[in-house]
Amino acid sequence: MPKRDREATRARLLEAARLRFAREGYDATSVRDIARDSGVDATLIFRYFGSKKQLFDEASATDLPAGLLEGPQEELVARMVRTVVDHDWTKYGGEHPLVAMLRSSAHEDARRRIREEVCATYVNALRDLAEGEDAELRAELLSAWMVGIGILRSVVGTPALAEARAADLAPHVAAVATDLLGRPMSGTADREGGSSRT
Amino acid sequence: MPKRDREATRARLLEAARLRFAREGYDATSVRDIARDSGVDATLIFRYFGSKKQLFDEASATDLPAGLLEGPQEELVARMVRTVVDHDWTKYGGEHPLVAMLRSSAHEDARRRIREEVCATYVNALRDLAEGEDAELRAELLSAWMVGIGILRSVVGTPALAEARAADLAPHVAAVATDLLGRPMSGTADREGGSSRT
DNA sequence: CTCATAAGTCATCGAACGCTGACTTATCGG
DNA sequence: CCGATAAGTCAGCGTTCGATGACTTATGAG
Repeated sequence: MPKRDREATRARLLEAARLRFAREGYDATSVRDIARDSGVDATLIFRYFGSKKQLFDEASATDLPAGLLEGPQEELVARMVRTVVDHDWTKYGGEHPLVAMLRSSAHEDARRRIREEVCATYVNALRDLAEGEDAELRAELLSAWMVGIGILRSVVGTPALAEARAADLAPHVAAVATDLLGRPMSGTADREGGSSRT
Repeated sequence: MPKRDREATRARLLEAARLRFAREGYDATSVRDIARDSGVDATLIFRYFGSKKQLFDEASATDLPAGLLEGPQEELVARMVRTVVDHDWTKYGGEHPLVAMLRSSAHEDARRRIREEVCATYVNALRDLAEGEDAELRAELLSAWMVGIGILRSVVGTPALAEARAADLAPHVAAVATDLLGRPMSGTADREGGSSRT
């Protein structure tokens, strides 16, 4: 393992950038911050990524957890909640990347990115499940709930949600999803048990 | 009306600051931007408010629309949706101030502000309505939905929600709220009619 | 071992940032 | 009309920002 490793250095910059951009947002993050965090000279950011903007684009490319769309359909919503609530997002400062990226939502590029991700991952999958006329709207309403839960949990830090595990939310989520989608939805997705509601 | 009017100048600065901070977030907004927008010398910001930070604090003091907590309890949720969806928030760039303030959520002060506002306005009012054990959690879940709807509408710009009026959401909201709170909730709050769902 | 090349460093640029203190000018009671 | 005072202007401070180009040093093929 050579001490001078282009790919390794690039990776360290990307990792530090992901964390900074998630925690502080695009504008409050300086390239010098990222360089300091990763122990890399700031100049290399421009050598490897071209500009701060391009580094942001590459760093905020989310790799959503696999398996979300796999498994029983009636457990889809439960899996989504687990993705938002229980998944380990330390790479993004402990928040769901979509939630973290809202901090940079002054920039149209970031907004477009969020929109594409929300539609591709949540709305589209839920629309396929929805019965009846305004399936799109109801899919978006359920997606809005997922996003809102993530925000109140990690950004706003509302007392009960901040401490809740996915298992605590499961029964409520199942009931609402069943009602909103017009077909029975399961609250529990096979997983090691979290704490249950009191 | 004197051409030199301290209070009027202060008010113009506040107005411009509110818009800029809402649209671009705290970090992307410079005091020179605000001064240019309001046609006021930038120096006066420090004379009148002390610092950019204090201007932000004062500018982001939300005056939530009166009448939210007044009226029939079973229409509370419907009124909240109208506040998020139909209310005229042009003063804050067209978004609910809580949603806009998420753009500055890298700063703990702003987060605390959002938390206080969300709890005081939404969670507390909803908790009083909730029946049963984990009333707090269910109140927060419903609050999360309100916030999520605002975000998907104006920040993310998801297709159906972006065009929706409160009346389109009313039936869905009523059903979910009834289910989540454990008591019947009305979807319609007496208002001039918007478009109805297809 | 040599040395071309790639990886990493350094000095610095011009612009923009928040903020300050000294200055100019309009306003209005006397 | 006059002068004290408040409102508004101006030049510029120290710092930080994103970004550039010339430089140094480690690496590995020959």
